[in-house]
Amino acid sequence: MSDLLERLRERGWRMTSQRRVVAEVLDGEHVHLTADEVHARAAARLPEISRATVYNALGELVSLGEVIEVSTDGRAKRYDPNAHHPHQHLVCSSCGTVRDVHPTGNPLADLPATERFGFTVAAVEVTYRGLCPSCA
Amino acid sequence: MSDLLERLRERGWRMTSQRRVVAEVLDGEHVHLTADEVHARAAARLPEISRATVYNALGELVSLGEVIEVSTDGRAKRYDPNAHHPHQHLVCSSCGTVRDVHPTGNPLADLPATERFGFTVAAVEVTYRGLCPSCA
DNA sequence: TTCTTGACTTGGACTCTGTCCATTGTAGGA
DNA sequence: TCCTACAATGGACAGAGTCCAAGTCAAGAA
Repeated sequence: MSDLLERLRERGWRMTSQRRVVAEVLDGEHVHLTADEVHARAAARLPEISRATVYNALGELVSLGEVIEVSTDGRAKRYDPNAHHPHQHLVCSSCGTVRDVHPTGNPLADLPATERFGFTVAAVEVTYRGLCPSCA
Repeated sequence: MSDLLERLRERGWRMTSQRRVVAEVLDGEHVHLTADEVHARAAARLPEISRATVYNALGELVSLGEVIEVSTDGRAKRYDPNAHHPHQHLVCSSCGTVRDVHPTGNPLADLPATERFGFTVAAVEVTYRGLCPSCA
C-alpha cells in the first residue's frame, strides 16, 4: 500500500528519509492523526526527526492534495490521508474519535444562489457530531 | 435588543458588570467575533476586564446554548450569537469573513443508518468555503 | 440597610499548537 | 565524485486558551 510514496516520487517530491517516514505513517492507517501523533510515530522509526520537519512535510502533503487537514475541535488539526475519496466526518463529542462517512445528497446544491452573497463557493465540509458507541 | 440580557437574568445567571458587557458586545452585532475581539470591545467599555473573565463568560454562554462556538480556520474560535436560528456558515478562504447562510434540505437526513456506525448523531455543521466578492 | 458567603474576577504563569530562522546536512543531477 | 539547491534541525518565538491563588462583589438573609 505504498501508492502514496509512489505518487509523491512521480510528482518529483524530493524524497528524504524524514519525508518517507512521515508519508509512511499516514499511508495505510486510516485514522486521523494530529501533527504530534504523526511526529511520535515517525520518531519511533527515526528518533532524531524534528517537529518542524514533520510540520513542513504535512504542510506540503496538504498543498499537494494528498492529505486533508481537518480541524474538528478547534484544538490540534488532524491529518486525513483519505484525500482521493470524497467524504465527510463523524466526530464523537466525548472522546474525539473521527470516522469517515459518506452521506447521500450534495450539500453544495443545497445552497441557493440567493444565499451565496456573491461568493464563489468552492467546497463544503460537513461534520456530524454525536456520541460513539463506547461513550454513549 | 437586549433579549439576551433578559433571558440570562431569567435563567439565574449571576449578573456582574463584566458579564453584562460581554453579553452586550455579542448581543445585537451579527458578526462572528474571536475571543480577543470580544475582549477588545468589552475593554472599550470596561478597561480593567481581564482575558480570563471574557473566556469564562464566553464558555458559559456556550454552555447555556446562547452562543455558538465556530472554528472555521483552525485558529481562534469565533462566537456566534445567532444561536436560536439554525443556520450554517459561508467562509471566505482569503480574508476569513464569515456569513450566516440557510441552505435548503436537512443534512442530518443525508446520513443513512449504515453510515452512523452506532453513533448517536446529535448535530451537524456545514461550512461552505469560497471567495467573497472583494477577494475574488 | 448591613452582613455574609459563595460565586466571580484578576493577572500572571503555564500549556499546547504551530511558525520562524540561521545553521547544518544531503538528494540527485552534471 | 562533486555541487548546489533544497531539506532538516532545534531552539526561540507567537497565538490561543487554561489554571490558580488571592482579592472582590452580587444578591439573598436578617
